[in-house]
Amino acid sequence: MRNDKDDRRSKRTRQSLGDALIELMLEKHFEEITVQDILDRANIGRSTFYAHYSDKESLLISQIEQVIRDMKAYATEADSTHPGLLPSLELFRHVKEQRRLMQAFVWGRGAELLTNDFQGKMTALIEQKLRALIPAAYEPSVPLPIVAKFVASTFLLLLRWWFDEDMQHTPEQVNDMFQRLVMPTLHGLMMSEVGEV
Amino acid sequence: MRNDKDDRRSKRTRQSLGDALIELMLEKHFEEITVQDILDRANIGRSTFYAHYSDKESLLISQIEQVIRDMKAYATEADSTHPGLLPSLELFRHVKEQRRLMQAFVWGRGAELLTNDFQGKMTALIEQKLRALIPAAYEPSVPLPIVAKFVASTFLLLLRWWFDEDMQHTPEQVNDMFQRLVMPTLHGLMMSEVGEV
DNA sequence: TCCCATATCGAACACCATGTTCGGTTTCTA
DNA sequence: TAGAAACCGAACATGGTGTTCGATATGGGA
Repeated sequence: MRNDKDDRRSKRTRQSLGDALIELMLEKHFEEITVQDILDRANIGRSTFYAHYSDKESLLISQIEQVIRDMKAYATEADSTHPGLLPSLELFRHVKEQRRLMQAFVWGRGAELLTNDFQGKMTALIEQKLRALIPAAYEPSVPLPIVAKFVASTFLLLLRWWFDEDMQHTPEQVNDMFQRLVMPTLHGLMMSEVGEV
Repeated sequence: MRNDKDDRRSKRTRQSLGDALIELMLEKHFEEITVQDILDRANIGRSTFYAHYSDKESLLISQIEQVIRDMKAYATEADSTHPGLLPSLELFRHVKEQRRLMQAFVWGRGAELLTNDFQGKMTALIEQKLRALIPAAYEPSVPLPIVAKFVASTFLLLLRWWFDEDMQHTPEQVNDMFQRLVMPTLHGLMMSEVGEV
């Protein structure tokens, strides 16, 4: 708990634990993963684990935050070359690259805890983008937070389906579906051009 | 486990356990509800619980199935007077009536287990309706199962938000948002009239 | 109404995961 | 190279789980 140091040992430990958790989440549900499982997989001592994280959930959250940080960075980077609501195609590509990781979290036996946490963070990100984009005088026939939830849940829904199908489809195809599902509604709501999402 | 009898005692026991679980789910997360909590609330003996259900999850599932049965019955009944994809307004009204129950499941500390199970059953119901409704020659630019997931997840998203807001809005208002979110996309996909959803 | 099958009770039990403690060992870094 | 800090791992207390079993209560058929 006090190991916030840059000490190589600490970093190595946290890395091992995170990797182990992700491996395990591709094998079984989060709830049925035991701290001991993680320790065995990571070759880390019991007390060391509790020196870094208060429990399983804590470790999971730290991993989610990592993934979100990555996506956010990726999204804002892609943004500069390709402004819009959400550089969705780039995101779908990113997901394909980070397959294992994303799979563990969004799809895997990945815990429903994260369906909330992850989806929540995703929603916040989208709402923020929406706000920056809406016409000054937007008459909210549907409140903005709902629209954000709507977009985020559709995005994640497609992601899960994509994984279900073993990612046989290309990012372009998935992105195309995303656009088809989300754009008519957005156009309808905004009653103005919002460009490509 | 063998008490599938119509014996009054069995029914009373199951009823009590179900009620207790729902009460508790309005107070805390499913994961942190203990079998003992349920027993105390329901005034049922420990061994009796295990005579009916193999575990907490099993009890939860049986309750979900009950709710789904109700919604299905309600939906198909409303259907006869008001055909369409989904008698969504009627459903939102039904939800408002069954407030406590629905709240426990869809919103409550209601467990994420059910976000999967419940949403899955809901999706199946919608997909079935969609199939009966689509034009014979429907060119699926987006596969039907995805469309069903899309509709179901939007429906549940609105339900959760409604509960978050203490149900201050009317079923009509919520239904209006639902229509605004879902209809443009459906029309776009079907490229034909599907009537009111 | 009576009788018996069966449901319920509840205490006791074995089991297992959790999170803590602590003395000893290893590893980093200054 | 020395000392601070991280790691190890065995041992422990705690608390929830699911089972067992003999005793008691209750419902339904005759």
